[in-house]
Amino acid sequence: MPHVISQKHQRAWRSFLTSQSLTTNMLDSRLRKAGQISLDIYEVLSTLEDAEGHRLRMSDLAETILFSRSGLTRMIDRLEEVGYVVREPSPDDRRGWFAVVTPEGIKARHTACEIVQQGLAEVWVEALSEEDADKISALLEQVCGRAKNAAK
Amino acid sequence: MPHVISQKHQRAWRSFLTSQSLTTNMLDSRLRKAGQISLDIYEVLSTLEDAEGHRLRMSDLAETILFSRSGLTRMIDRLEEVGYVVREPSPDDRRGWFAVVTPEGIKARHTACEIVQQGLAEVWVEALSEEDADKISALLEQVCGRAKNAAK
DNA sequence: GCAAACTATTTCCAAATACAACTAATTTAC
DNA sequence: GTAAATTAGTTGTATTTGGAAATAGTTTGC
Repeated sequence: MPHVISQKHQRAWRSFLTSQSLTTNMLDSRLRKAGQISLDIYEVLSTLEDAEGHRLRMSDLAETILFSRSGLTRMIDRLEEVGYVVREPSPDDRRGWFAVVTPEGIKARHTACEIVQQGLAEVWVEALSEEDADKISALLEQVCGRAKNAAK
Repeated sequence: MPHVISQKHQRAWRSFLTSQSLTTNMLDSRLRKAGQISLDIYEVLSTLEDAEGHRLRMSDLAETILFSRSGLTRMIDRLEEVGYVVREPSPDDRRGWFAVVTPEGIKARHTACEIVQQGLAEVWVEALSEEDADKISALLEQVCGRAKNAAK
């Protein structure tokens, strides 16, 4: 058995996977119990809300939230049905569409935000100092860069 | 908009989600391209391999890898079909079953291990020193504890 | 010792997923 | 200027999923 990576790195990877699942499951189940949007939808709406003009091209949105394109198509279908998002054609490129958050979408995200932030505060903020958070961000952004390259 | 958690913590959470997805997608797609087991299966087989007697009760396994029970039932069905796992009844409790890795399962995991460790080495080991890894493990294990409690 | 409450696992069902094939528009090359 | 290659997005299909109901076995209370 080749030990390319150290025990310490193995352990870090494991705690990373586990803490991620536990945290997102917790957030998701609280949202569900409160009858609110799922965490996935929360991500979509937040991303759109942060974007210039509250809109993003389908492919850019998919890339940002790391969704498959077909997955995003159908996610946006569902969000359009409930009125949280609308599609608008791109003026530049007639193949392209923007997904745009509506005011209802913003409101729904905003309501859910309380639960999400509360949950993160309990689990994350208590465990990590500001400096820890800062350091981890820097490290993990490195990891992101490497992972993107490694993906070819 | 309530700012329960700081910008730094927000950023840490975001980089955390992103680095996780990018890394697991990378590992999974390399495994797929090499015609090997998926990362999920890798987790199952590793967990069983590490366990006493290469076996674990269905519910314990589900809890360890954070799978739903129905999901695990079907995962083990599939693994049994390809001969990587067998089910054995619990001698103590006639409701209970053990999932047991077979030698073929161990071999398949072992082969995949090269790709997984190689991928992690590129992305993870390069970005994190041993001390970083150590520190992160400690912090994230705290997060795990808190998330378990917070889940109720 | 037996009914009620509980636990382990599976099955049912309705969603959600990913990949590949498809349609339509744009860019490139000559 | 047009055929070939590329890109944006959607649809088709087969697989996977998670929750709730169902099944079978165990423990508790009296």
